[in-house]
Amino acid sequence: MQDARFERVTLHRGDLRTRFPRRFRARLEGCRVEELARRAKYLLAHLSSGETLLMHLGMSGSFRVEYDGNGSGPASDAGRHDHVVFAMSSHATVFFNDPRRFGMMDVVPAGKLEAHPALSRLGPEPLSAGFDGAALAAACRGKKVSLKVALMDQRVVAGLGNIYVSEALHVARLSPHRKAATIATATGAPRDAAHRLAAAIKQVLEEAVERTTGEIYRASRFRVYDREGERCRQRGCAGSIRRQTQAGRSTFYCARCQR
DNA sequence: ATTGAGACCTGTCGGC
DNA sequence: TGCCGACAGGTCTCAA
Repeated sequence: MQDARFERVTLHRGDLRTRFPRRFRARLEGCRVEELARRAKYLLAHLSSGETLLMHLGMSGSFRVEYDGNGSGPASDAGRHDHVVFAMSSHATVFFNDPRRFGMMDVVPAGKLEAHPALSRLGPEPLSAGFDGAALAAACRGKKVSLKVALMDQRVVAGLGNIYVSEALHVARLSPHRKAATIATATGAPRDAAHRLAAAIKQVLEEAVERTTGEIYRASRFRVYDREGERCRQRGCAGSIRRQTQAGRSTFYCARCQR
């Protein structure tokens, strides 16, 4: 998609989680994609017009790219749940498929990106240098919610979802039920737990990126996620993985090694 | 302001 | 096989 132009944009329905912005097609067609980027769970395509195409996959969204050798049309017809089709000047056709329609797309004018409601309140990027135990402790200071719920809050740290919150808490050996505020001291200084947790978040995300970009794809082997009843994999721990609901979402953890 | 509950959608899976 | 409820990796809104 990068460096190619949008030649033809086709919408197969008018809404995902939100409605498409007005003049969606017109604002994309003819524009070149200058750069692809990401912020939290949002994908950004910076356009030659100065606007930015903002996209979110929701829970069930995906892109599929098909190539067409002679440029005479889309590689195939849009299938079920292919809500948006981008025909690119590179002869690639990009299909946005989203059965559940929890995804979203918007086009944001130049200079308005940081102020966009989806982005304006996001916390730090977990893989950035600015995110560390001190930053995490500061964000959790005074929070009465559990650590699990705090890490799901995109204002605390941006881009963690239900799976990697459970994974990170397991690596850090911290209970998901523990109050978020307990990883900071009364003065706000980080405790050891805050450093461990920040490092664990970076570790599980880096591993996840490696798994998905690398050639070696093993059937998803999470430490705790979706492993209810199975053995804990922490070295020397004889516990088994439990599942509990927190704020309406499943949390997986080992009650033995996570405190 | 913070927090928990419910809503938004459709698909899949396990149990009967 | 068919039906039904539970559940799914996210975010928003609303009420307490």
